[in-house]
Amino acid sequence: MDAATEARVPQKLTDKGRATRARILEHAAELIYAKGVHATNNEVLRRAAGVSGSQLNHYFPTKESLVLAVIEWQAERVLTFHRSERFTQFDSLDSLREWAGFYIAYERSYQEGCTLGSLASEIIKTDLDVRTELANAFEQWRDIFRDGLERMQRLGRISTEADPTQLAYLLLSAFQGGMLLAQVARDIAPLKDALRAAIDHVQTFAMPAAVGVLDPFRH
Amino acid sequence: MDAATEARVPQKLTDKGRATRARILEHAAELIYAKGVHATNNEVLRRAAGVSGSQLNHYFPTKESLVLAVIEWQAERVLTFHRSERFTQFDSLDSLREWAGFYIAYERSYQEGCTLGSLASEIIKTDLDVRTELANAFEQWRDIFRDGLERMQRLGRISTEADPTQLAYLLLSAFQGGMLLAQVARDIAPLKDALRAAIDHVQTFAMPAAVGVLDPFRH
DNA sequence: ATGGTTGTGGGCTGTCAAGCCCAATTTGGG
DNA sequence: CCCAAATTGGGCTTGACAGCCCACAACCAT
Repeated sequence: MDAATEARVPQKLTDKGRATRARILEHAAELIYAKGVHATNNEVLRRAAGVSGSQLNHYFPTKESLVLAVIEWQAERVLTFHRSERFTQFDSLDSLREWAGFYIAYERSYQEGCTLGSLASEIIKTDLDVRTELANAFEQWRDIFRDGLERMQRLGRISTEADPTQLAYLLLSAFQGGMLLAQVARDIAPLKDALRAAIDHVQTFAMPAAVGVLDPFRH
Repeated sequence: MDAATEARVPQKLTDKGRATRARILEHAAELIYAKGVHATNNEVLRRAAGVSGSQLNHYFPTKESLVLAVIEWQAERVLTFHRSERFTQFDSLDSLREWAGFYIAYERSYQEGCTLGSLASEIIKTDLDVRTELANAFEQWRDIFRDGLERMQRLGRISTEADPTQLAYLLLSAFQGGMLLAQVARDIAPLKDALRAAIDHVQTFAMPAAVGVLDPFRH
């Protein structure tokens, strides 16, 4: 898989070629996020990226290779974002609330949904062979939360009785499901409530010492 | 919208016609659930339902009208299922666990996802005008949970401090998100953990009197 | 400078699905 | 029994998109 999409990039392309490929990829990601995979056809992408038809065939021989590259690009983006300093590796309840606050304030949450989840849902039933790549990305995403929760346990911020895997899946599921409901309703409320409740649940495992600090945020 | 899909059914069709239309609809719903909207084309549906091409045009003039009818059909199904005796209007924590148990045991959860959520995700970004119908269905679904939670409050089973709307969105989001993650991973674990944690959160609002009865099920 | 390699441009074709039409058959009321 | 409306069958056309090809231009190493 990587051989068809990644391995070629660093070796055979010059700076200009790589820039062109990156431009196509970014426009493809944006178009797919805004309009969906199906609506992102050859001509639309060509006009958006300012390239000609054969370039798409050159850098992305098939649509499947393009979609796969977009998945990798979006996965890279969302994982990098979650690993950024801003969330301090999710080592506190505050960082979780900061995270939720970002997506609740983000306009496109209830317009286009999750950059990875929407894409996954749209194509998971098609014959495009991208499931493994998506599964990998979601596993890493879960691990970010799980690692954070385990760190909270080691720091004595939440009880060791909490199940980090289970809570990580709750956070990620509430996020994905809330995004879908918000998108369908064109209203951020479902996402806001789901994330709020999910993080409140993590907070029920907060240790007595930490509760004193964090309690003002409860309701 | 109803005028194009529903209003015609009870008036102008005979028994045989209605049976044919129902057969097309059921096969369309099954095919769309299993293979997706895009893969469910004219010919495949014609062969599956054992009807000829012009019948599709007769009962469902456009693909949009077919998809809309399938959405209504699936919404009806899932809402009826949730309103069935089995879950006693979700008036207890046990009924929530019974509900989660059903989908965790259901083979197709991690193969095809949610009958309504998968469909919604697949087509929400296309030009098909089905968003309102979907939003309506999800609102009713949320209301089933919310009404149940409010009933639990009136029965003194959970605290009046709980926010039924928020908890309803948590349950529905955890379900939808968990379904997506399970489908992508081809593993029921994400759904199981997300639902488990979501219901555990509802349980944190259980009233002292009720806790004595329900505590054996905690962990 | 020059030839070969790499990148670029636009046009072309095969495929596939949606929507439509006309002819044949069946049904149901009078 | 007959007529009109409803239902059925299969084929056909149009439109859209993915993948491909050939001619041209730019770059770079020798």
